[in-house]
Amino acid sequence: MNTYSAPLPDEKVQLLRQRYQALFESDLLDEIVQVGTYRSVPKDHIILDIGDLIAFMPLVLNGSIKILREDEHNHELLLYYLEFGDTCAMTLNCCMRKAKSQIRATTEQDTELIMVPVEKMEAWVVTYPSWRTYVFDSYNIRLNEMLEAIDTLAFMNMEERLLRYLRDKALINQSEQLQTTHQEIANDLHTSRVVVSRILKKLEREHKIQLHRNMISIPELL
Amino acid sequence: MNTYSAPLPDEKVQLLRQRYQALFESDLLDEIVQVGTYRSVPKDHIILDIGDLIAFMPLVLNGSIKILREDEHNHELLLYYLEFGDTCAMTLNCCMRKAKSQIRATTEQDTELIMVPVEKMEAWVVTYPSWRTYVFDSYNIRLNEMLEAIDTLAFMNMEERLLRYLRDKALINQSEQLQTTHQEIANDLHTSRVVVSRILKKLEREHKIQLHRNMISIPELL
DNA sequence: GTTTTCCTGTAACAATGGTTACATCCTACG
DNA sequence: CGTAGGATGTAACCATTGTTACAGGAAAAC
Repeated sequence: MNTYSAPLPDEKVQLLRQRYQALFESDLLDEIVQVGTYRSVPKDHIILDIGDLIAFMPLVLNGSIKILREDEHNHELLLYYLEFGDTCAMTLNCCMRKAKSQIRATTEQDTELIMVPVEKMEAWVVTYPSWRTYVFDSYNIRLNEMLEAIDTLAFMNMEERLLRYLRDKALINQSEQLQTTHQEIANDLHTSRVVVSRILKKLEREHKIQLHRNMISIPELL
Repeated sequence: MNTYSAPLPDEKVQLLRQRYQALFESDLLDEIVQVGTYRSVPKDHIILDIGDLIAFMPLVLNGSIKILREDEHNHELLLYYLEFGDTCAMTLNCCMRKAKSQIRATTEQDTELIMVPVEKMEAWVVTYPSWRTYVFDSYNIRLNEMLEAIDTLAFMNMEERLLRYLRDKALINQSEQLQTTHQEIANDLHTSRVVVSRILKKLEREHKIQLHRNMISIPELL
């Protein structure tokens, strides 16, 4: 699977209609089909990087996306995930004011997107009540997720943050077997590999998780 | 000065028009005058608490407001300030879905507000382009401020956080003499008084600030 | 004026998390 | 099979932040 972008092929139109008919009125779906393009991105690729100008807002069809923040020394921090039904409020952000992206978006899994040109966004807010609701809901959900990220950083210690991370990752990947390394976890949590290994080992001794090479199993946590 | 709420008195209509005529078209200002109520809140009062249901969104005329998050053990964390021209995106949040407030809002200074019933918000987004711009800009500014709060927590140490806090507080109060105690600072930064005193003393030894009882002077920082 | 309360300074110590260093082990690839 | 590179385990140590305790001083209350 390679990164791929094109006008909407018929089978993806079907997929869009099927997944979004509950959210959007059919006139709006028709418009999205008219102006949207299809994009397919394999796991672990960057969709949007810090500093990029944004011309499209994404609607997620399949897969999931990690939204990351980065400091001046290229250390990352996971903010939240996007999945089916979500769009990126930070994208909304940039669209409206032609600003640059403040965040990085990478694929957590193979992911299919519909890209909508940003000019449509504001127009549709006036025209389509369902789009208005969707945009406002997206902002609200994202604000709440940012609040959760802040709670996590301000009020929780590393063990609690790690447990929450494992749970979230299991939910987004719909599996209690997490394919990842200690180093990747350390990057997402903005800490060091040694710290992650130390805490993971403690959790294993407490029978909360099982550790394997490139995989962590968390049956007890869900 | 006591907390006070009433239909818009004439002189406050003048104030509203003067302060917001650059942002809103005059038809919209007329509507705000029709449906808005005036509220005056003295320094250090709670305007909105966690769990409150929200019926109004505030437009700030004068003064400034602190937005705080709280953990399960009543420890606070300052998220950002609101001042003239701002409204509360977390309020927008709650309005739209009749949810409860996730944050606490307290006055940093004596503050005057116009309260707009939340039902108007969505209607005006369709009717008034200037309101639409204002609402989206508010969301975007708030999202960026949440991002900054996250950066601060994830990437900065306590000394840097404290310096930034002092600067922000001086700017919002338009004074390099900050009327506050070490304990209040500790509450806003979610740390302990001893830690704040220790770092403040260090900054004073480095001639970056001067310490007094109930007051900190920061001429060098602005 | 005296008492009480609040604010600040500081020492000593604990706890958490970050760093360095190194050993071991697994797997991919010649 | 043998080696190289990546992943993990662990010890020892350091730095930062949080906690407890207490003393002295200023302001407010009486």
